[in-house]
Amino acid sequence: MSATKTCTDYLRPLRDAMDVLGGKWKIPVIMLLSVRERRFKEIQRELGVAAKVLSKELKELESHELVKRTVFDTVPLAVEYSLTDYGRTLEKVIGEIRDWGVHHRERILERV
Amino acid sequence: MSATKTCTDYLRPLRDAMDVLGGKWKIPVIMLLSVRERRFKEIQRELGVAAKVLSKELKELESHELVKRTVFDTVPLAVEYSLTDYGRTLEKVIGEIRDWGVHHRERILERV
DNA sequence: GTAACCGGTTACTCACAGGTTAGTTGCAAC
DNA sequence: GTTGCAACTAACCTGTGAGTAACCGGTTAC
Repeated sequence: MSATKTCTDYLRPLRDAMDVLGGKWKIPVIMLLSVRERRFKEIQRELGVAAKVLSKELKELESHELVKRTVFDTVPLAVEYSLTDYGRTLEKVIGEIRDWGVHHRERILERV
Repeated sequence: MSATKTCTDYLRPLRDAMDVLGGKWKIPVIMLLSVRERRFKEIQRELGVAAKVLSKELKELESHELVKRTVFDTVPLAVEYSLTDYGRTLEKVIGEIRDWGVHHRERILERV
């Protein structure tokens, strides 16, 4: 942290990232979609999240161009959510978080 | 994601990590402390966080052994917060988040 | 003697994230 | 003809994370 850069400057990218990833379900959703694309109900069932909340989270992810929403004109209509290429750039970040989580869990369990 | 592992199993480490890092100020605090150790008021001023909230966050970080609280028997007494070695294992994760934030900010600005 | 700094704590307030329940449209199965 | 699913939306409710303000004991500076 140089003298010319304030702490605020330094923390801003962190805030930016947290804004995009904020909310209880965004990271889990991205993780699910990084494995393969999914339909609305599928995500809902897997995560146990309320439809309203999931809908909101998906919209936010879409607005940041991390997730793509595709409507299939089938009967009954299907909607599929998938990660965009830009969304895929988050896989590394989320992978790191998850790796740390694995490490952390091991650490806690071995201290019993 | 194998057939024998449920999605819940897969997401658990992510949840573990998010539990530890949850709260508006934990990541910023760790980031500050990763540069160098700081005193209470110092952190408070730099982040603009309420004393009550900072106090709580620091206690939680301490309980997870990420941060060490050292009291100096000086006059007036000083309290210094620093990252533990375990806390340092988070630097990589937070670095990744920040890098992504930098990248994201650039992406947004170039689209104007 | 009084104002200010450090490292907090306590009490009060409040916005809002997230949850619950019900409803909608459009089709298909029983 | 009504029950059910997909993919939501609308209305309402609630817990709590976080902020504000006041205060504490100890200390030093003015």
